[in-house]
Amino acid sequence: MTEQNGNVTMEQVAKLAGVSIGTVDRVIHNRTGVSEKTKEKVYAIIEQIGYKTNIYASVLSRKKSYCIIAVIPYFQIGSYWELVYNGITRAAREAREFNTEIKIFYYNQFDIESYRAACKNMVDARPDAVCIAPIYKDETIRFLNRLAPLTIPIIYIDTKLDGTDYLAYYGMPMFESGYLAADLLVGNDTSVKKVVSFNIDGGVSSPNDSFLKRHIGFQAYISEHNPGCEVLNCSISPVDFMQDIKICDAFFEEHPDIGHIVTFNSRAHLIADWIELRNVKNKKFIGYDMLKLNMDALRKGFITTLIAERTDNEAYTATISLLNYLIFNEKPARQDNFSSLDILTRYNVDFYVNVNTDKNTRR
Amino acid sequence: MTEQNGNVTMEQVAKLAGVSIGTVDRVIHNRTGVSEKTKEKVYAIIEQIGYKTNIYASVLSRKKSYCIIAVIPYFQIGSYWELVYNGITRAAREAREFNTEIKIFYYNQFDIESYRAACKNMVDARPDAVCIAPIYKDETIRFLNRLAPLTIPIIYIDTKLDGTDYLAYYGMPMFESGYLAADLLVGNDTSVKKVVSFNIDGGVSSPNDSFLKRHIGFQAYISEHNPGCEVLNCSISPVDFMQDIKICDAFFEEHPDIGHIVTFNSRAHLIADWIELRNVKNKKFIGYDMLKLNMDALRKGFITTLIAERTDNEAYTATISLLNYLIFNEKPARQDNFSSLDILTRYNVDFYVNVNTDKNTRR
DNA sequence: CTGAAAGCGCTAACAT
DNA sequence: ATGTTAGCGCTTTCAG
Repeated sequence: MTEQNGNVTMEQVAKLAGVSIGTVDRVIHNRTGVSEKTKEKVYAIIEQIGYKTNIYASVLSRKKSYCIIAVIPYFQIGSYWELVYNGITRAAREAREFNTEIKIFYYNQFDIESYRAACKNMVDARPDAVCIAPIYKDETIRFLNRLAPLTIPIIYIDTKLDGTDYLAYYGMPMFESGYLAADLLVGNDTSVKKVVSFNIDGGVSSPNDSFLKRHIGFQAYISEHNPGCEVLNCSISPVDFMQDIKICDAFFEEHPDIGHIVTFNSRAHLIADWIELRNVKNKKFIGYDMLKLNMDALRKGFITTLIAERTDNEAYTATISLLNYLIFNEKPARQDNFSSLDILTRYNVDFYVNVNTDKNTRR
Repeated sequence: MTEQNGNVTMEQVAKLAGVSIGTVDRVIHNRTGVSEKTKEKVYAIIEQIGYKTNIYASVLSRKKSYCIIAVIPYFQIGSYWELVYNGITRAAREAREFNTEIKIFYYNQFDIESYRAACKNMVDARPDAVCIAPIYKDETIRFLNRLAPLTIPIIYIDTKLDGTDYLAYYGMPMFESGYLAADLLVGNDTSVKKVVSFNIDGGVSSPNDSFLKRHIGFQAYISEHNPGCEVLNCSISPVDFMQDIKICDAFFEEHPDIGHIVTFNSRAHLIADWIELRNVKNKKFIGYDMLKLNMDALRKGFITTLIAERTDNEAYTATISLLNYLIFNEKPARQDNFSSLDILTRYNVDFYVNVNTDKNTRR
């Protein structure tokens, strides 16, 4: 334990530049009311002696506070969007000590009007930064244009809108996640002639083409490696359990030979329920996302493999990167941040349970 | 942007507890010279109003500095221990702004004398905390006993020593990583009659039983699921490339029927080199760890699957948790922290390249 | 346009 | 055993 040595401070900069620390502060933060001449002089000194602002002093003395708004679908407990919610909430707790509040505005992902309302509320609330799951593309662009003149940083999660101006994107590589699923499910086993994909039918067609991209990735692999294999589709309901059982019964009565199942959405556990109920054996079944119900089904062997990002953490990181931008003026290392594609089986699933909540941060 | 509201401060705690802030500071930091009675009172108030120390004020005013020593094997570029080194170094950079220095002491993992020397130097340097890869069990216990009276926090990485006193352990679940490998490599395919495991022979038998645990896990799976399958062993050198080629040639000349390979150490790429050189097809090959050479071999198809932890990040987290303990008196959430067992194939490997270096932290 | 000064909440040395 | 106080380096208000 030795004594601290002196870092370069604003005071030293001020002294060398022959101005007060108030002026140094003004030039550092691009505030108005400094002559070009002194501005240049101060910059020169800063460069010369390598001054870096001390974030601890900065945060401590800062009075300004920020408001970040997240716009996401509302969700049922145990669903994919709850994981996103958890991540944002975790970030919100940390943001508080930076005097920044994170508000979440929810919408119904199957109702464009609801999305519009959430966006309108968001714009009206005059946020300093926005984190949004932009499921409706055109609507999003319209609202973000209203924000554009304010140069507010935008982060996309889950889905990204190419061609728009955004600070960063965090999400899973959907095409590749489908491609990977095909490799794990059928590979180049040409004895597999048919595969079934169970899709959620929300009553209306989902505005989100994420699952479609996954489907396309899956099909791409099949076409390249196993062109003799056919991918059938079957729709189930996210809410009507009894109905789903009947649908599965009917489907497999008609196709008793199909031994390979995939779900491109996060509700693999719905099919797992049928597998458990009917005591079905010898079907290979791959699904997505670390929902608790999915992980349970994986442990019990009703799901063979899960492909998953660390959703909670992705949402957390996305939100925190907004905070870093506001407070430290620091941009994410990359604009597009693709999650890893973790492969979970019954033999490694237990080592993923804390993966999201464990902090990997100072403090 | 609204005005800041009041967080709970030490001053409020002091007022409510009827003491001065100096006393509150004393109890928070377990300093001497506070009566049990006031200590309890202060704790009660802290609990009640939910006081959390403001790290910015804390860091800003702190004058003390710390020294953390890490003791690890030295390494060749591109090897497993380089990943560990990277993680520690990354933590060291962050530690600097907390006035704590992280020194790394190296040893030759195949030379117990070298380990002794590193440990002696470590003890002599009087560190405030230690992060160690305790490859030699008895030696480690001897040295740590010398440290014990000082109640210095110890963190184990890679290997842990049960029955000793340690703040935390970070590492891969070795048995399970072997068990998983067996499932991925042979599963219950009873047509697989033989598997070969290539082991590194360092000239002396490794003091480290990590790989042995992996081997045992692998064998356990085979015994349970595929008892007709035999696991052969073959030794290669970590340094003599030409020799390794000959060994592989000879082995597969003798066992042309073996189509399943595993390496329990991190040098899968050595065998991958042979596979590439001899243009070998149709062998399933599983290895460990995200070494660049392994990932390259995976991309090219010479390795089928890699099982890996995020080594860099594990080392980083281990070191940072020591920092958190010293600076914030905060213990890790769990004592034993097992890494996830990430399964990498050529189809998801690209989404793991930034997994280690990406920061998931504020700032 | 620029300077002076009062904090931000905590630490640590110095008093009592 | 406890209280008091001078900073830590920066932000922000208030004066010029």
